[in-house]
Amino acid sequence: MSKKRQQLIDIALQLFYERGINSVGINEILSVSGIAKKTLYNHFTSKEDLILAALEKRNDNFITWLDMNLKEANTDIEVVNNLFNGLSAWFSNSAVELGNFRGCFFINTSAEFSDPNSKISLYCREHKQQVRQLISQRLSQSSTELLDTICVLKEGAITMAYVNHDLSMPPKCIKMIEKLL
Amino acid sequence: MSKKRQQLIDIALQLFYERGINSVGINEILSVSGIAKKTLYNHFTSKEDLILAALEKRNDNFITWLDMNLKEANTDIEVVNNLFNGLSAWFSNSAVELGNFRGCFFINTSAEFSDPNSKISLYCREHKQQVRQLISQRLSQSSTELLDTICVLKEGAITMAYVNHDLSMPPKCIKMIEKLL
DNA sequence: ACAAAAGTAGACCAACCTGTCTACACGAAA
DNA sequence: TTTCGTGTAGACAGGTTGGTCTACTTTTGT
Repeated sequence: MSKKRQQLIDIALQLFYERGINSVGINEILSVSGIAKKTLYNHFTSKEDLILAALEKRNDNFITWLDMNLKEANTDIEVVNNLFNGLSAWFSNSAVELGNFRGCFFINTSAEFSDPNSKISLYCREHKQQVRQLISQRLSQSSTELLDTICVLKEGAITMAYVNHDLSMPPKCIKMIEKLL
Repeated sequence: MSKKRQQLIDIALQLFYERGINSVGINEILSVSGIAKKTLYNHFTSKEDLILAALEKRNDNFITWLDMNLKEANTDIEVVNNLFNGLSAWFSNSAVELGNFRGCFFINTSAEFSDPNSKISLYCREHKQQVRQLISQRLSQSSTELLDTICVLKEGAITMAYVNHDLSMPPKCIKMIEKLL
């Protein structure tokens, strides 16, 4: 893929995640990257097209990071531990690959785009599905129950970390799941 | 309070919640309400001022609705049941007071405003605190553990309902808490 | 060496944004 | 009756938005 295209996606993703998609204009992405407007519209048909590319990039980063965290786990309880300890690291900006924590990019983006059938909203939903599937693959049980529990606690922990500024949930979630097992 | 002011807040809240704050301009609020621009700026110093008033109104509506749901509960398990059954009703648009479900207005608004120390972000955090306190008051135990569990599951259920379109979490959350008690 | 592809800067467009201001209408209280 | 508060309509300012386009330069493959 073109180097300029990559640069545009990287910078767009960073700015979009830091400040929210609707708060970042095309012109800012251009001036920060030092790339010409014509070049951008050579690679992307519209801002929406660039947003989708940024979402895909973030999805790649996140799935890669999560996989790296989970692949060493041999038991279900280790999967849970690694997942929620990973979240703790992310919340406290110790997960370099994910950048400075400002909530979940896909939750935030869903909040900005109200049409639930837009490509953007659909992609956010698909990301959550991919994460769920990855966790599912790492669990020995194929029980939906455990998977649901992990996922709902994960979303809750992310939301509380961002909105409430309460970073303490991940270890508490681990204890809850331990009790439930 | 002035009738025009009330109308402005009501219509602003409805549009903001339906489509996101940054996607709704002052002029649209004016044309929908049929109120003059001068009148708006007579009551509010800026758009931010109107946003804060809309957040307060939503907080009132939500706290009132939640209190109505919880006040009949006599045991902790009833509190949990009423809370999550209430969420189910909200998700499926059966809670008239809360309007058509488009996620949590405060989570969505936090996602749009990136400065965590802005009045808007701070108000969103305070709303979550108020909800937590209300639930806490209705519980017989003063255990932080149960309260944390309820809150994190609540946030997870709301997020999954909006982003994943998975409305099935509330009853599952009830079962989880029952097991943990 | 040369042609095609991909880059550059930036003017320009129409639409939109928040916010100000003027000029005027109306009803109620003094 | 007059004055005051509250409302109206809408022009206007100054800035931003996403997107198009022209004219020119650089890079790259054959």
